[in-house]
Amino acid sequence: MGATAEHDVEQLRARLNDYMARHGLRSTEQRRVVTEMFFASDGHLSIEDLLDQVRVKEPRIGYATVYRTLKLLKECGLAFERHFGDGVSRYEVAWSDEHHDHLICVECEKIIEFEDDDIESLQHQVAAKHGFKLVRHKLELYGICPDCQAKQS
Amino acid sequence: MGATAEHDVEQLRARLNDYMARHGLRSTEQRRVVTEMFFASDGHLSIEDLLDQVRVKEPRIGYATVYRTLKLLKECGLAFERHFGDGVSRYEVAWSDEHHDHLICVECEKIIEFEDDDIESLQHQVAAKHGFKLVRHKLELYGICPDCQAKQS
DNA sequence: TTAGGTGCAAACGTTTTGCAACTTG
DNA sequence: CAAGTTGCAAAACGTTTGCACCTAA
Repeated sequence: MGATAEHDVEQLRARLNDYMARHGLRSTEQRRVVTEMFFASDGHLSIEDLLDQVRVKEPRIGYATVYRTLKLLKECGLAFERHFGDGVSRYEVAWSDEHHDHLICVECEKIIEFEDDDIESLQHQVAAKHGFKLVRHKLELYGICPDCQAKQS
Repeated sequence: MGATAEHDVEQLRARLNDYMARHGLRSTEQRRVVTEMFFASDGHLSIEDLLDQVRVKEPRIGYATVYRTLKLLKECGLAFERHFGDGVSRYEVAWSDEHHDHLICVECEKIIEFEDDDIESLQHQVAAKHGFKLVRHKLELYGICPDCQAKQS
């Protein structure tokens, strides 16, 4: 699931620039490095993961900047924040054509992404039944992956 | 959705006592107050919510005790820990006959519980397709509730 | 009597913030 | 030049832990 090949990074840049222009925010070297690294990532990065990557290219970047940049990306809808059991926030790119969910192995922490249109449409039905206008959803399935099942028996 | 009426609190007490007996743990006044308050609650309580309630009856209880008691309840499967956007852990009673999910209003933070067997069975299908043995799941739908939609227009 | 529990306060790890120096437009 | 941004270190936040005292069994 390499993130770059199929997806339109250019569109993300455009959306970001648009948001920054409308809010009088500036395009700095640091922001560019952080966002580009993030857009090119495979998802589920913690702040530390991203900081490590970013510092290879630009060692002087502080972690407050990474926090602040990801907060910005969250605000303009280009990043999702996720919390899987441990105390760390993880981030992934909000590709506009993607609504995937997660299947997580409780033994080895492996994360698989999936998409299921039938589940999505049922979610909309449930929301509608309660009069809600659905904005987003979060679905996580926790289980034991084939590898770990094999190890157990 | 009052929690007490339909549910079997006695069964929870039994399960807890059994677990404590098997592990050589003791039934203290504090533990009893905290667990009873928790079992009688409506769910989605933070530690602070629960501490506030508990201190009405027993003002000398420290919050470490509440943390420790909820950790115990988690361990014996009587409480679920949940994380909705804010940084706080929330807990709810793990009634043995209940598998509900959450519909959350992004405006007013209202939380509605629902159950949908069709979604559940699709979840099992998805897990099976990837060879996973499903252990549990988490589904949260975020949207705008009828009240807040009315206020907006 | 003794293993386990409690309350306090200090420690912890993650995230946020105040501030002086620095960039961007 | 004004307003936004940065890096640092300190603060804040929710949570966990060490310890001396207490209590259930």
